[in-house]
Amino acid sequence: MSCQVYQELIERGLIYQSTDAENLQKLLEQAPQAFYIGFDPTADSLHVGSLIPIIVMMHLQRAGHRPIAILGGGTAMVGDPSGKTELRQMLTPEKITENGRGIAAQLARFLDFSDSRCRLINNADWLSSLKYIDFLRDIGRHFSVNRMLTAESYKQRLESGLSFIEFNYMILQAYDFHILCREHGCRIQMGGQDQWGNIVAGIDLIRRTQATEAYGVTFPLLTTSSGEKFGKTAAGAVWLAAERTSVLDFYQFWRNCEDAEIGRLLSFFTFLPLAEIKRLSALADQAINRAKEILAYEVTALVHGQEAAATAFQTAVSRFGSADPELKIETSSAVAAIRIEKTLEELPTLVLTREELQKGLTLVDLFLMSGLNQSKAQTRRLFEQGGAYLNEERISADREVTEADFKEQKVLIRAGKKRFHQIVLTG
RNA sequence: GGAGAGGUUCCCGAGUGGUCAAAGGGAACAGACUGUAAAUCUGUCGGCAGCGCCUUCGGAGGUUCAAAUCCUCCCCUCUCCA
Repeated sequence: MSCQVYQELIERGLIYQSTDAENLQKLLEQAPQAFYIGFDPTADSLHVGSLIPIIVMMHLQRAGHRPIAILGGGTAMVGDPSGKTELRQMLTPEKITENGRGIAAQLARFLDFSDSRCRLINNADWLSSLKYIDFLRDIGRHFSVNRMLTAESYKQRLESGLSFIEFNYMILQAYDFHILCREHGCRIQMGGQDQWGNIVAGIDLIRRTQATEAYGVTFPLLTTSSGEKFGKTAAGAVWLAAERTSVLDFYQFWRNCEDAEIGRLLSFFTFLPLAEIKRLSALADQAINRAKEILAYEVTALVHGQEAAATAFQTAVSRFGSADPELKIETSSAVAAIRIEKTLEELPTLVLTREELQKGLTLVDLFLMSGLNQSKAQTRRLFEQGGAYLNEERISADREVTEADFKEQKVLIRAGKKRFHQIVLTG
C-alpha cells in the first residue's frame, strides 16, 4: 500500500483541517484503515459538490484503505443545520429510500465494491429503531449542551433560529461514528468543512464510550468567485446523472471555469500528477484554455467514461475551436490522443415527429421544448436581444417552423454563445 | 404563558391605501469587448394569445371604487420576561 496518500491529499489541497494530523498519518501508513463519509439522500443523483468526497475516497481506496459510504437515510429524517440558514424541508422515508438507490448506483461507478473493499451502509439501519429514553441515557449523557452551543454551525443558527430536531443532528451523526467504530472498526470520518463540529462530536463520543482515539478530516468548501456554492449554473445544480445534466453540459461546465481556479480544480478533481498540474495551471493567456480542456475531459471521463468524454471534447472543439491544435502542450491526459475530426458533433437532441411539426410549431415553442428557455417571455426577450439563432442565423422575430428549416432532418438552435440544442425530425 | 419585533418577487432589502409587477443591491440571462476567461460597459430580469389581461408581497377572511399597505383570526420566526 502507498504510504503517501495523506501527504498527497494535503498537497492537492483536499484537506482543510484534521484532528491530530501526525497520528492520523501514521495510522494511514501502518495498515489499511476503514474510513467513512456521509452522503445525504436529498436527491436521486449526486452533483458536482459530492465529487470531492468521492475523489478522496478513490484516493484512499487506491492506497488500500476501506471506504464506507454512509447513506444518511436516518439523519435525513432530521436535517443537518450545518451550513444552512434555515430548516430544510423534510423528506418522506419512501423518497429517501428511492434516492438512496440512485446514489448507490452512482458511487459504484467510482469505487470498487468487490470483496467488501467498499461498503455502503444506511444509517437508518440503527437510527430508526432507537429508543428515546435509552438513547438519552446511554449517549445523550455524554454531550454537554454548553459545549455543543459553541460549535460554529450552531452559533450561526442561534441568531436565526434553531429547532430542537436540528439541534439533535450532531448527536445522531456522532452516534453514527460511534456505531461504525464499534461495528466496523472505522476510526476515521471525513466530510465537508461544515461537518467539523459533527465529526469532532463523534470523536469525543468514541473516546468516552470506547476509550478509542478516532480521527476526523474535512475538505475545503469550494465556492465561486462571487461566493456562491460551487456547481450551480443557470440551469441549477450540475448533476452527475446524464439524464439531469447532459454530458456536453457537464463538460462545458468544467471547460468554462475561471482562469484563477484551474490549478485548484485540476488537483481536486483529476488524478494527474501534481507536477503536471503545476505546469498546466501556469500556462498564460490563451494557452490556459488547454488546461481547461484537460480538466473538462478528465472530469467528464471520470464521471461519464472515456468515450462520452471524447465525444463531448470533439463536439466542443468543432464548435469553438481547439485550444492547442498543434498539441504543443504536453500532458499525460488521454485527451492528447484524441484525433479531432472536424465534423463530429453530438449535441443535446430533441426528437420531433412530422405530425407534431405539422400541427404548427413556432420558434418560441422550439426553444421551450428544448429546455433552452423556461418561458415564452424569456424566449422572446432572447430574440429581441439578438441571442437566438436557428441554423446559425440570427432570429429577429418569432415565426412558424416548417420542414424547410430542417436540413437532413435536423435544425440547430442556439441561445447565446454557448448553449445549443438540436432538433431531429422523424416519421 | 406575557410583552415587543418581524414574515415582500431566486437571495439581501426598500415600500404603510391609488402613480406597485413593487426602489436599490447581488445572482442570473443577452449584447459589446475577449481567450468558450476575468474585469468593464449596455440591455433584460413574474406569467400570458405583448401597450391589455392573469398570478405574486406568510395563510384565510373582511373594509374600500381601490390593499403589499387598514381590520379580524390563524401559522411561522426572532428578542426580552416567566
